Amino acid sequence: MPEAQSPTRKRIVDAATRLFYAEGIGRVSVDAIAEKAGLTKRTLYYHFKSKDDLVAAYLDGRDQPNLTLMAGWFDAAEGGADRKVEAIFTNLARAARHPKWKGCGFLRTAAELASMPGHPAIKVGSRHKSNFETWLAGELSNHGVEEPQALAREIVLLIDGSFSIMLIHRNPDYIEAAGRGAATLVRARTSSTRSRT
Amino acid sequence: MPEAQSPTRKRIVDAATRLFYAEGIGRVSVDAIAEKAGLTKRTLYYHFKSKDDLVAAYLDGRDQPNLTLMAGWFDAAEGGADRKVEAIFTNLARAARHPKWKGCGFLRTAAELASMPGHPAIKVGSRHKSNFETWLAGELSNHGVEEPQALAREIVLLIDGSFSIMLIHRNPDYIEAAGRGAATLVRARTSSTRSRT
DNA sequence: TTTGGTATACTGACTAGTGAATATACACAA
DNA sequence: TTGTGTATATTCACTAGTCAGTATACCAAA
Repeated sequence: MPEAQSPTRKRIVDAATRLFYAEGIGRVSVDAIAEKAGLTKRTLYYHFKSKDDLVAAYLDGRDQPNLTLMAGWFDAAEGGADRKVEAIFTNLARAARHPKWKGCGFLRTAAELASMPGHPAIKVGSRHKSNFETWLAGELSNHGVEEPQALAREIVLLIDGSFSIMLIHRNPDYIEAAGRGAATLVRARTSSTRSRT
Repeated sequence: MPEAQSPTRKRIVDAATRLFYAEGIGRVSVDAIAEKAGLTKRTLYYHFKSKDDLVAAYLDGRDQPNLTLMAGWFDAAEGGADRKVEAIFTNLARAARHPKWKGCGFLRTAAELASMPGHPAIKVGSRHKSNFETWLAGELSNHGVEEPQALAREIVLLIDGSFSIMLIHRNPDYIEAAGRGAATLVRARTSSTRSRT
């Protein structure tokens, strides 16, 4: 029985994260991950019962870092809820200009595994996206926005739309456009007495 | 030199379309496509110079049918631009409830090939998405909406966000939510004298 | 007799996963 | 302190099958 917090296990997940994100699930072999982690395939299979398990572990490891990043962008932005929401998109557009950027690992994995809806990695992705939506709804609620849940969902749809369309057009202008749309939606649900700060 | 309109070629593309959409690019072998088309792999390679070429042909064949479907939904809907836009989402949600539905083939292919940004299939996808955005902007313009291009882009982002998030949550409520968001954005750009029909 | 199209059969590389042996570390008894 | 047992962790070599793409040959029609 391998330990859950083993440093070897961490090394494997780190290697898998880099390769899966860069190339996609199907294009990365277990051999390649083992080599990148500096150990043999047999050792990898001692710590994970299958490649599918490793894919789920990869996404599980991205849950908290991703949420923290987004929350950081939101918190750091000046202005009202509309500005803070738009800041998420501005920062996303900046990140997307980096040559190693390949979209959202959760969405790309779900797209690649679309024919296996019950796959453990997709469940991890679903939980992550729900966590983000819930966090955002809470922040919007704190800012006194009307219908924070419905609004959070619409913003999530614009974010994930940005991720997807970027992989098609490779043009960050789409992310900026999504940010303006999101800000419009926030203002549409902000009491008309204070639409800007 | 194979003919561009050969019936054999069409049979191959039809088989590829079914398999690629159902399983994804990487999970479908050229052998499987040849078998489904009822011919040998050598014949397939007479008509297409590589698997990548066949992937591009698959998406190219989906361009017009997809546009026609969306335009049909838009045209058939009663009411103003907000209602017509929302109808696209309502119909999309209905389609997404079908068990064989697996999202948008263009986006799924782009996600799977994210590490090969110049892939011919991604260029085909980019052209298709641009075609749709341009068509939608034209319709919105015809309906007297302000800033039809910016609005069309925001709606496209909500549509593609719907496609993506559906593959994660498998819950069509998200598509309906996107439709309500899109309608809100249309109304925000409709002269305040007539916000509904 | 040439040309377009099809078939059989093959190549070399790669795939996920496994069998069997071994190294390491620590607990406990003599 | 020394020896022995046991669980954890790791390696090498392998299986059985799949992959995209091709060499060669055939056949029918122009």
